[in-house]
Amino acid sequence: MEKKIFREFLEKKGCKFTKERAAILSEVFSNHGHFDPEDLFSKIREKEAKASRASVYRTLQLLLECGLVEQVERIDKHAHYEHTFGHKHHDHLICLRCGKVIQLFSEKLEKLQESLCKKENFRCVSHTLEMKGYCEKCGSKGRK
Amino acid sequence: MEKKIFREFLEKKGCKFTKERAAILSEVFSNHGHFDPEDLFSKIREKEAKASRASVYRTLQLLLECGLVEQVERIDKHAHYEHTFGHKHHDHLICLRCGKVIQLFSEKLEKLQESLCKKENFRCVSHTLEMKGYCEKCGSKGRK
DNA sequence: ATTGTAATTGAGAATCAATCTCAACATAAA
DNA sequence: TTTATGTTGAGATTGATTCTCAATTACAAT
Repeated sequence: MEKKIFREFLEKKGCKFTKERAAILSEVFSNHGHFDPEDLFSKIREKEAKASRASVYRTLQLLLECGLVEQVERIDKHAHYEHTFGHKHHDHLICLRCGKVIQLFSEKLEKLQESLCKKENFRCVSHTLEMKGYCEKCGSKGRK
Repeated sequence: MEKKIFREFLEKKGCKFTKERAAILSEVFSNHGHFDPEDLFSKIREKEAKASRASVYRTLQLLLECGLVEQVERIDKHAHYEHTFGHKHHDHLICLRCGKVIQLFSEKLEKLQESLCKKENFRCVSHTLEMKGYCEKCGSKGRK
């Protein structure tokens, strides 16, 4: 399914659906957590189907472009991603102590955001809400 | 005022309020836009009061820790900051075409976020809402 | 003032994610 | 098959950020 979407996107763009891109796509959709490019690269390296680091970065860019993947805010400083096809948009609560990420969705929140954009005549194409703090388990233990 | 806060924070931490830190602090509060470490460094370099790049980065870290400065989401990939003392919290609309940043505050939104955190027993210490899209001027012109 | 000591500084080196280069390779249409 | 165009990977490059460490400074105690 995501394969079809990606293939069509590439076609429309005059690009090719190569085996490297296929391998990267399938790895991206092979599980549901967040990942970073280096993760992705090394997981791909372990399999028969290989791709270079450069291709991983390039393909990630394409996946962002066609909306199959979104960039997620970072606890540390490098980029994190998650695939989004088949998932509803959601926001994140990020625990500063244990790194746990809680996903969250609120229809009310989405609506409110929309209306705020409208007020500014801003055409929103994506948004990120990230709340950092302490999760239930870590909450009582205070700060880092 | 922010000077007092910073000084007390440093003291509590067993650190010193040096002239370099003072220079950096005052530069950070000398105007109200976003900035990045390199900006800050070069502006400081132009003045009599100097500080090294290393000190800029180190001091920025301290300013984050004590809450005088917040990290803002990035359009490109490097870190941006803004000082926050004396400002209400606000969110950002970021134009993907011209880079314009519109600040935004909604009491309703804040309240809603709070209640979502409470539902998850999450103690939120900071949050960032960033909506990316096209501003009024750029909106009609479509995508990059 | 002087001294002791622990924090701080700056210049440049080091790190590290991300991007770029470019020659060799694939793919599809003519 | 030829041609044109897109793609690949290894390694080099970039560029922001962090680290190193000897020299310096601030501050409290003499």
